[in-house]
Amino acid sequence: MSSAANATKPRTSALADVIGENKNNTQRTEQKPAKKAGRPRSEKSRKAIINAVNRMLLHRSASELSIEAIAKKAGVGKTTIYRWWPDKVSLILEAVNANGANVPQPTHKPAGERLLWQLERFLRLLRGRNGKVIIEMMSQAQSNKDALGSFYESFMLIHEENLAEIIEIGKNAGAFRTDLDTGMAVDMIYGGVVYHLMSGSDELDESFIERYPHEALRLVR
Amino acid sequence: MSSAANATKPRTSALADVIGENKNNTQRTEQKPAKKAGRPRSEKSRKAIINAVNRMLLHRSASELSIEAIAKKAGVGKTTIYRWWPDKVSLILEAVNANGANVPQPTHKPAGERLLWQLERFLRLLRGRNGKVIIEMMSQAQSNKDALGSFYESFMLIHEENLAEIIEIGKNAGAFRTDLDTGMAVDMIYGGVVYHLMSGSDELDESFIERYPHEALRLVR
Amino acid sequence: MSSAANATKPRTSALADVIGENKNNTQRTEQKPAKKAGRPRSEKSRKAIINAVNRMLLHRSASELSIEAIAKKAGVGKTTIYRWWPDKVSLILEAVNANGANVPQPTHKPAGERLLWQLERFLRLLRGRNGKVIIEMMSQAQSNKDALGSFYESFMLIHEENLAEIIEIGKNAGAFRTDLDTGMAVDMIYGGVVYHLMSGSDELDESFIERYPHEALRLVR
Amino acid sequence: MSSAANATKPRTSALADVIGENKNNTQRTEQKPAKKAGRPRSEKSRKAIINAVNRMLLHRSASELSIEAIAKKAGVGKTTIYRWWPDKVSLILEAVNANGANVPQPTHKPAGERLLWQLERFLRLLRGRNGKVIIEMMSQAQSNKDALGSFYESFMLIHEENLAEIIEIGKNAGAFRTDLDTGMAVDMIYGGVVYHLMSGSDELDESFIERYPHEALRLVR
DNA sequence: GGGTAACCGAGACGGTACGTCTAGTCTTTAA
DNA sequence: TTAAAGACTAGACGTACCGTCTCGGTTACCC
Repeated sequence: MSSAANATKPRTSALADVIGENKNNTQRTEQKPAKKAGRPRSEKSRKAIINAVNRMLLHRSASELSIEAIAKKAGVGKTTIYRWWPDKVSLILEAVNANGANVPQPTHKPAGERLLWQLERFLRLLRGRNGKVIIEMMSQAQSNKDALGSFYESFMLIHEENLAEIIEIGKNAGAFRTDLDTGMAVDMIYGGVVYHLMSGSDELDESFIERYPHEALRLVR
Repeated sequence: MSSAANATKPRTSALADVIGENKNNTQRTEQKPAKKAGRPRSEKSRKAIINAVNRMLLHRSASELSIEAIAKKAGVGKTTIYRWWPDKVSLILEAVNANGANVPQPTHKPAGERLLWQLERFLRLLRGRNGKVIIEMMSQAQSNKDALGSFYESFMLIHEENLAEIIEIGKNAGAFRTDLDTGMAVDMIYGGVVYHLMSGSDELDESFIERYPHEALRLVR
Repeated sequence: MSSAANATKPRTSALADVIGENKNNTQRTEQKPAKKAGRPRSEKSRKAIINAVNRMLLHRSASELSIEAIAKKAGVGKTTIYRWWPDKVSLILEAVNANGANVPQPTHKPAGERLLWQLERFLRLLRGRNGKVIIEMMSQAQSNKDALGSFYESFMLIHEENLAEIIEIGKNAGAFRTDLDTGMAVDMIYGGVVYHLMSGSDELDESFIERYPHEALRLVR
Repeated sequence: MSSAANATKPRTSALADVIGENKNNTQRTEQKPAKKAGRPRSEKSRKAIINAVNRMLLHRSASELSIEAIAKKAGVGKTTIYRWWPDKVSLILEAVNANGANVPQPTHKPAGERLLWQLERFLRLLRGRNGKVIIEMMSQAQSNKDALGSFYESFMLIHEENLAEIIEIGKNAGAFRTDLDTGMAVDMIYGGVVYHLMSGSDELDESFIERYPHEALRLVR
């Protein structure tokens, strides 16, 4: 699925549809096939690359992976990687989120509960090694405008939008403080997690994951 | 002052005393001189290096600086840099903070005001190009345990300690919520700023700087 | 002895009197003391340096020794070495020959026997690890006019002179071929040994040492 | 020709076929092409490197060339040099011998004449700047087992074999002394030239070149 | 079913920067 | 003074990757 999508628009963000929140990715299959001439993208290579990245991440940190080493490990030419991913950040994010499922939001619940649910989902994404890997990706992206945009759009944007929407609803419903600056609240809530991971802890510990959403909820009330 | 301190203890964190919050650095002058044998550290070279970094940061981002280029620009051997700074992070942090003044805290004020004061000071540090530079340093440090520790100790630690102390005082005085988790509050407050800078904005805009402290204050009340 | 001589004329070839053929080095002790002002040369350091070189030569080849490493091993400043030896070649030659004795020539014997005696002495000097070390010195000296001169004068010159004299005597006495080119003969005879050592063998084997002088003798007859 | 050979067997002694005595290099063209995968070696780069070395040798001595400088002069990446030559010795030898022609031996002549011819050819190789350059290569190779082997095999071996063969033939034919030790004779004859060059003279002078072969011939008779 | 277009692997290419090493000089204090 | 210590400029070393390129070959479509 992801591969077909990529094949039709190579070199653009291949991540949006991987993260899972992309709501309209079903439309794509309805599009005119527009089968391009030439040899189609090798699904085998794609999997080999993703697998290589995931296997390598077990032993080394994300910043220690080199495109060269990934290519060798995957038994693949470097060009094949460069053809399909614009940078290491995109590749690793796709690998890490390869099996991230898309869970629909409980839109019918009150804002408070939705906020808790949203944060729990976010924290679950950053559980275990994933947290450090994604923080490293966000960090690496800091020195590269393109990569930063690609990281933000494919990973953070949807979370930010969801959270902002929930906060607005809460404010309108009188459940949250009305003098709250939504943007700053989003920064603080996600920033708290990001900063915690950047400050040295290799993983989010369970007590943090459990208590953080409630602490965030108190912030907005 | 900073140079003298460095000369007596090379290769240890040369940054702690640069940031300015180091309260006991006056003791050092009372220590026995203990002039070491051999040629003393060249103050001229040290300044040339710091200046070169600062001049170069005007044109390129921190991650685009190479030790090699700094050495050439400063007219200095690479070894001289490696002798005194363990990594690029430490060097650039020292350069960026070279003229950071040490301002004593207003310990007599109520907790709320102190929190505002503390955050304003923090935000002032991250004003202009400094913000992006320091975020880049924090990011680069993510892929290097040593650099991360060095960054944290020399830059964030003192801020975290100060803020935590203020929050505790506020909680004890009944000015802040007593059910507040101090650690998480610190993460959120500083994390909000860090995340804001990492999300794309090249600089902190004035309205953010002005409003953020009050938003943070509301978080703890 | 060598140290006293060196102290009076630092930076000149400190080797001539070490090799042993220097016949008039006894006169030096009769010279007026002429105590120079300032701190006298440290005999302790000199010995430490020589010992360090000899100890290090047991583990690594001559070309792997660096002035820096020698200074560190000897617990001595680099300048102390540079002050007393013009280059690594001189230093190592002195270390290797530190206990080389000066044996008087048997001037009364016929030319053939003197030639054998002279060559046996030369080969004995190059026995064991010494051979490779001296060849390495000769090799290193190739890329440095000064070092080459210093090596030649302190090591080869006296051997060449002795051999040339013997050949001339032999020619005059009718014992050797009169159409022999003395210079070329010297080149061939010493060159044969040098080339043999340069061609790969780590040491001169005993059979070579035993047979070479006779082979050389046949060359000149 | 040399380049084609190199392309099919990279990283092995690239010198053997350059010196010119390699008798069976014609077979290579009969081999199945067996085109290797990947981008083929750039003949342009190879030539640029060889030319750069030769141009630089006009101004400085072989030991003053650095791989770095050669790469820069040739407009080539350092890795390209390291990819094809194991060390500086091999590279410079190939450069120096790049236009060394392969002259067939006059096998039908008597041993004495063949010895003269062989030596004249050898001396002609060492004429002019080549002599010093090759001596420097031989010297540099002394501190490196690999380089020594590579130098010996690519440069000296064939000469030694030819000379030894000639001497054996001469001994069997009764033209040379039968009590002659062939190995030692070879050492002396080539060693005489090598030692002469190592003893200081920058070039072989014409009179040496003219007279040396006859002197060597007398040695074996 | 023959073109042809896009893919694939392999691997060489010009580069940049790394962190280490050594050379030889310079600048201190101690003896 | 000189010794000893050790910082200094300078620059080569060999390695690792970068992102690009150039091969010979492989699919699948489309005509």
